[in-house]
Parts: sequence; C-alpha cells; structure tokens
Amino acid sequence: MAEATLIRNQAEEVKALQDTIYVIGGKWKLPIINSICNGNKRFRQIERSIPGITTRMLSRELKEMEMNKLIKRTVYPDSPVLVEYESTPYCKTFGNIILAMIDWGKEHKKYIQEEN
Amino acid sequence: MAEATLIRNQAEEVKALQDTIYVIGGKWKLPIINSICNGNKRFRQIERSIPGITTRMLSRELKEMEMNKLIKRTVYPDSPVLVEYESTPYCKTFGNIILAMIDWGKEHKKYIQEEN
DNA sequence: CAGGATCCTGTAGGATACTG
DNA sequence: CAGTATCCTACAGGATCCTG
Repeated sequence: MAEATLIRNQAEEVKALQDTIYVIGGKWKLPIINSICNGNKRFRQIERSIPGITTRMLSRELKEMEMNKLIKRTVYPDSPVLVEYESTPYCKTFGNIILAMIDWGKEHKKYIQEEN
Repeated sequence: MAEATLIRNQAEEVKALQDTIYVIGGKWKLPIINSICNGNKRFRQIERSIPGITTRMLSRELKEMEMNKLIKRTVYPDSPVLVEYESTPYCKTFGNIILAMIDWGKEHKKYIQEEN
C-alpha cells in the first residue's frame, strides 16, 4: 500500500516533468522569459540580450508567448511606432526553474575550468 | 560602473542559462536522469518509468550520458546478462532543476484544471 | 525600430522489426 | 532481458533580404 502510493507519485512526477519540458522546450523560451523578467521591454533590446537568437525566432516565440498569456504586448502608435513587452504573473512562475538553471550553468563552468 | 557590473552579470547569466539548456536539451535527458536518480537500474525498468520513450531513444541517450559521466553502466555477465545503471554525483547536480520543473508541472496542472 | 517573407537544412525523434 | 538496425520525416532553427 505504501509502495503503491510511492509508485503512483513517481508516475505523476514524471508526467509533471514532461509537461514542463513540453511547455518550455526549445532553445529560446527560457532565455526570452528571463530577458523580459529582467526588465527588457523593446524588441531589439531583448534580441541583443540573447546571444545567437535571430529576429525570426524571437518574433515567432514572442507571438506564441503572447497567445499563451506569458507576456503582454503593448503598442504605442507614435511614429516611429513603439512596442513594449512585459512579463505577466504567469511568466514569473518560471523563476525558480530559470534560477536553478543559471546556478547549474555557473557551477558547470567552474567545473569545466578546473578540469584544465 | 554599477550599471556596467549589472549588465555584465546579466550577460553571464544568459550564457549560463543557455549552457544548461544545451546540456539537458531535448525531451528525454531529464526524465532519464530523474528515473535513475529515483533508483531505477534496469533498462526495461527505466523504459517503463518514462511514458512515451522508445528503446531507441533510451539506448542512445544512455550511451551519451555514460560518455559524459552522468551515469555508470555495469554489466554482470551471468546469463541472461544483467545490466545496471547508476547515477553519478555529477548526475545529481541536476536535482534542483528537476525538482523545480516537477513543481512547476504540478502547479500548472492545477491551474489548467481550475480553468475548466 | 519592429518585425515579415522566403528559402533551406540537420537532426531529434518516431515506427518497426530483429538479435543474442 | 538489453539492446541494434533501418528507414523516415516534421519541424526547430538558421540565413538573408525586405518593409512601413
């Protein structure tokens, strides 16, 4: 009985893990979330803050993230047009994951350097 | 000066984040690490513990993870042959990330359910 | 500045069958 | 049980140029 409970919980945890991987999968979603949560609001600003990303990928991901209510897009129709992206509360729920991953990346870098 | 420091640190953090994404990228690495850290040792056991994975993907990932010292593979040449996988200390450094992602997945599920 | 439009490619990943 | 071997393809992602 205790074992059955243990097994069922593990199954739930794998699924939770897989759900999360599905949602934040790919190379760009987390870096973009991180950038916007760090206060970057403008398209080019976000773009420049993420090494390697192209306008095409950033554009695509931002659109998808707006649909999924991860970010809010506001247009100020002056000329030239001004567009601002903001994080939503939902967006911030990824904070712990991002922090854990930044930590790991830093430790990993130390580890690699010590090897040489 | 303070700002320059801030900016530089943010750049480092993005890179750390991107490094981590690179290392654990794809659908399967984290679930496999999780499974092995949970005590699953045998190939079929690991396979059954991860919904959706195929023998091909599990085989490939295990091989790569062994090369990268994430796991240890031991063969007991009785017949039928017995093979056991174990997590290394390095493997366990992903613990925080996995826990954060499991947490997020569980919360996300609640959130989805409340919507209906 | 904020993107859209096109074109292109590698490879992650799936399906299926087979072996010692 | 513990994998290999093939075959296949969708799509993530890159490169480049263009527009209001």
